[in-house]
Amino acid sequence: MEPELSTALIGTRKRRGEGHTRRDEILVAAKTLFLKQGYEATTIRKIAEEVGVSAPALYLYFADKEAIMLALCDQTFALLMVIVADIEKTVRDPVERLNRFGEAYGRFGLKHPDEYKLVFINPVIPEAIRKTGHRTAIDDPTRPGAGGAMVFSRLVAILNDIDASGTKLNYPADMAAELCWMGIHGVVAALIMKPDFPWSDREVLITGMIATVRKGVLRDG
Amino acid sequence: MEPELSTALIGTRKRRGEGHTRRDEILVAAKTLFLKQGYEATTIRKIAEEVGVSAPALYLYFADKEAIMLALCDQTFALLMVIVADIEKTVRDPVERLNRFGEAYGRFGLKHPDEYKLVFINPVIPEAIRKTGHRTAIDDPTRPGAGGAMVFSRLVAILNDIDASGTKLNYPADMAAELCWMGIHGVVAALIMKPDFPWSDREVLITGMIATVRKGVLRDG
DNA sequence: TTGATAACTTAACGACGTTCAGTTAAGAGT
DNA sequence: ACTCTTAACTGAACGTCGTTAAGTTATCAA
Repeated sequence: MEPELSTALIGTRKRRGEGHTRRDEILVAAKTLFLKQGYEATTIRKIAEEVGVSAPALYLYFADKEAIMLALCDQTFALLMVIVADIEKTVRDPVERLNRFGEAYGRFGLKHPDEYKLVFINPVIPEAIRKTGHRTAIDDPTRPGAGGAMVFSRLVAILNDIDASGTKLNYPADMAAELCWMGIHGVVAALIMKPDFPWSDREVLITGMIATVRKGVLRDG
Repeated sequence: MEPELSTALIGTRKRRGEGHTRRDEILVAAKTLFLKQGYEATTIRKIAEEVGVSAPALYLYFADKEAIMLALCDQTFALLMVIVADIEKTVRDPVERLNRFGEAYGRFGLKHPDEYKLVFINPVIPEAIRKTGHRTAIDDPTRPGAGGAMVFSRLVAILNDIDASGTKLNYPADMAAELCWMGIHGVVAALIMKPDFPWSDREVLITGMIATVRKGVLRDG
C-alpha cells in the first residue's frame, strides 16, 4: 500500500520534514478543546490524546502550554485584524472609523470570549519574555500574543487621524486611545467574566459606551 | 506553667472551642503570602507551613482554597465599603458623589490589585453556588466574594439619586451605572493586568474616565 | 477515670506541566 | 542493499498542586 499524504491518518508517525503538519493538528485539537472547555480544562494530556500522540510529543512543536494557547489566539485575532483593516480601507470619515472599530472590537470580543480572556483579560506573558525581560520583544509583531497589541495600535492610529482631520481631541491621542479602549474593554470584560449578571442589552451597552467615549474624547462630541 | 491564652504560640494545638483563632491565623498567613506572591503562588501547603500546621488542617476551617481567598477579599472590600459609606454620608451633591465614588474606587483597585483581580477580573464563583446553581445565593450579602457586588449596588444608588435630584440621565439608571462601572473598571483592569505597558498617568486616566462617563451618562454633562 | 469529640497528622489520590533517556523509522549517501 | 544520521516519537518519571480518608492526640465535661 502506498504511504498516504500529509495529515490523512492522525496518530501515525509523520514522515521526515512533515512535522509541521503535526503542529497544525495540535492547534486544531487544542482549539476544539479550548472552545469546548476553556483554558484550564484544556490540558496537555487531553490535547495529545485528541491528536493521537503522547503528551511529550507536543513539546517538539511548542515550548509550553502557553505557546499553544497564544498561537491559537493569534490565529483568532488575525481575523479581527482583517476586519479592522477593511474598516480602515472603506470608511473615509475617521470619526465614523472610530465607531465602526468600537463595534467590531466589542462584537469580536463577545464572539471569541476565550481568546479574548487569554489576550486581554488574563494576559499570558510568554515565558521567553518573562525570563529574559527583553524589552524589544514586546514590539515584535510575530511574538505569540502580539495580536492584541496590534489591534490597539490601530486604534491609536485612528485617534491620530481624527486629530489630524480637524476634529480636536480633549486629550493627547495616546491617552484618548487608551480611554476609548479601556471603556470598550470594560464592557467586553464585564460581559465575558460575569455572564450571569443581569446586565443591560449587550449591543446597547457597546454602542452606549462608544458614544460615551466619543463624547468624552472628542472636543465637540 | 499556666496555659497561655489564644493565639500566643503559633503551631501549638488549639484548646477546645478556640478553633476560630486558628482560622484567623490562617487568614493572616494567607494574606501575607497573597500580597507577596499573588494568587497562584499562594498554595495551601505554603499557608499551612506559615501557620505551623499540616495542610489538611486548613480544611477544618475553610471548604477549599477559594474560600480562603474570598474571605481575604471580603476583608479588603469591607474597607472600600467604609470609604464609600463615608462619601455617601458627607457629600451632598449626588453628581459630586459620583466623582468621588469613581476616584475612590479607582484608587482602591490600584492599591489592592490582587484582591481586585480575584473579585472583579477573575471572579471566583464559590463552589457552593456553582454546584447548586442557587440564584438567591448571589444576593446573599454574607456570601464570600459578595463585597464586590455590594460596591456596585452603591453605584446604582448614586445614579438613582442623580436622576431623582433633577439631573436627568441619558440611559436608565441601571444601564448608566453599568456604563460608569465598566469604564472605571476598564481603566483599573488595564493598569493592573498590563502594568508594564507605557500607559498615561494613572490618576489622569482615572479622572479622565470619570469625566468621560459622567458626560456620557448625564444629559447636561 | 472515662468517654466523647474537637483538633490535628500522616499517607495517599489523581491530576497537572514538564523533562529525560531512550526507541523507532525515514531517507540520503555509499 | 547496507549503513548512518537524525527527525519523530514514546514510557517512565519528577515535583507540584488541591483535596480526601483514616487514624491519632489532647481536652474537657460527666
